Amino acid sequence: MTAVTVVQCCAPITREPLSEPEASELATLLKAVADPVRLRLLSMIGSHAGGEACVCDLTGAFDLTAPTISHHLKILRTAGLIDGERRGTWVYYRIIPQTVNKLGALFAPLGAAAPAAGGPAPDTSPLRT
Amino acid sequence: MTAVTVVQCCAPITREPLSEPEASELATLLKAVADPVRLRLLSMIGSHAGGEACVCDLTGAFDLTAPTISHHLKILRTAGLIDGERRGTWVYYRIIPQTVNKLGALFAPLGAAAPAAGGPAPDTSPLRT
DNA sequence: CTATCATTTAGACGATTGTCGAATCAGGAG
DNA sequence: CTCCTGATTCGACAATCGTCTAAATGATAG
Repeated sequence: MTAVTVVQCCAPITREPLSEPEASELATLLKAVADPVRLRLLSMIGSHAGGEACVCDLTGAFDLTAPTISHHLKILRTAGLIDGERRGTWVYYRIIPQTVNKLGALFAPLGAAAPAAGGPAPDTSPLRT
Repeated sequence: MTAVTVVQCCAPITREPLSEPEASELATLLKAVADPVRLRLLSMIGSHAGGEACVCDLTGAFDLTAPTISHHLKILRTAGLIDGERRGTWVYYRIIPQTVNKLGALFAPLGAAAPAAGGPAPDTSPLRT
């Protein structure tokens, strides 16, 4: 699972018209992040110390039941935005930056140097602890 | 003179946890683009010669009725992603780059310095159809 | 006035979504 | 082994969404 296909999928959206398949694929990815809970989950995981967060830390921040949180995490996982790993009793999630960068490239201004996705990337993980 | 004030709404999503209001506002914006039709509309408008596209050009690219296209355009307009202007018989839409840049900044890699919104754009479009 | 382009409104329909409760799975602790 | 806790899966529910048809409205050209 979590097939990280680093495709050159996304020129900026203002560069050329998207084909139907491209648009459908990107819409699926965007639907995954177009939710307040999932957006917060993503940012909580991505900004957590060590680059990963335990589910037990996430659930407390919401007024939602555990199954609901699991549901949102699964959607993020299926979209290829996060990846989970079980260590002992707890499950830890971490961001898959390639997928997030796809979105960044899609909405990047035309003049941007697009530092990610197959280009002459100067640095992929600026913060690694 | 492109004296543009950069809308500094969003630190990258991996920088710090989003607050609930921030997440809700961004989710609303993301929902507007999380649809294949609207994604294609946005890219068709943004990549069209002159920076704007007539509705009459857009409708032909879809197997949808005119009210449905109008509906999607309205959602994009309400989200602040596009702006429409009537000239004679036809209505022309153009992208509002500040809003698109918000999304670009949200998913930008941490090391990337967001370039000025619409800054290096030399266009001042020659208004062609 | 008539014709055309685009939007709006209203209602309707199936599909998708977000949430919950209950059941289930996966590992420690005793 | 049996319990307990963390996390997921399953089944159901109301709410929202995308699309259509049909009709009405506004704006403009001829």
